[in-house]
Amino acid sequence: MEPNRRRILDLLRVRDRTVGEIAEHFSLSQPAISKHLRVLREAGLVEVHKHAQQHRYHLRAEPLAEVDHWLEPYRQFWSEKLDALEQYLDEEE
Amino acid sequence: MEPNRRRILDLLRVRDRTVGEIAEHFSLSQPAISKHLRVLREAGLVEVHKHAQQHRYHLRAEPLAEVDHWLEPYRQFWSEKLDALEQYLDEEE
DNA sequence: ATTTTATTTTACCGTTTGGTTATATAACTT
DNA sequence: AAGTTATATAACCAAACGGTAAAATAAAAT
Repeated sequence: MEPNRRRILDLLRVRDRTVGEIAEHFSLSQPAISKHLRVLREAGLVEVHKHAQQHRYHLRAEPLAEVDHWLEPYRQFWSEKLDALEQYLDEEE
Repeated sequence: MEPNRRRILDLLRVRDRTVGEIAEHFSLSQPAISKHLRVLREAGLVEVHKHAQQHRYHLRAEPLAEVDHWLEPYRQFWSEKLDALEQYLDEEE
């Protein structure tokens, strides 16, 4: 995923935020942030609640579960390496 | 990640494969596969071992651990939902 | 030596991406 | 009503992307 978008999600993980609050954390223009938020919205990763002019964005992490599931069978690959290391260290002593 | 690339990794998870073997599973041209393999190679996700003309590709899943770690703090978001569902179901009986 | 097989690289092309500035929209403030 | 504030959309652009077909490379087979 695009790194700026990942950072936006990281911010929303802490708490809901308005567009302006998000934009403060970047050196991008506000419209650039709005564009990223649109992409995230269309991916179902955030939702908006409008209070007057302020649009407050909220994290909806569920779609990430898909990535998590894809990753699932790969996890053994790096845990195998760790196991091998552990075993090696055990044999060392 | 690009879906074809994800599929290539899925194939390599099962066993090492040559370029031709991989290409069989796609309706893309063989050079297209080579290009994807190059991207994966540069990302450290695969490595090649050359036996004569055959280039055999091998999965190196470690860089995926980075994604896995990024995902880590998000997991609670969907497990929270599951917990809420469980609780609801418990109260039902 | 020539041809065949396996793969990569190059040159090209249309589409998508991530950014910008300028403009539009909408609600609050004065 | 006029101005300000918050956000979104439009128009534009260069770079990256994902594909192709054609050419280059390299080893094996004949």
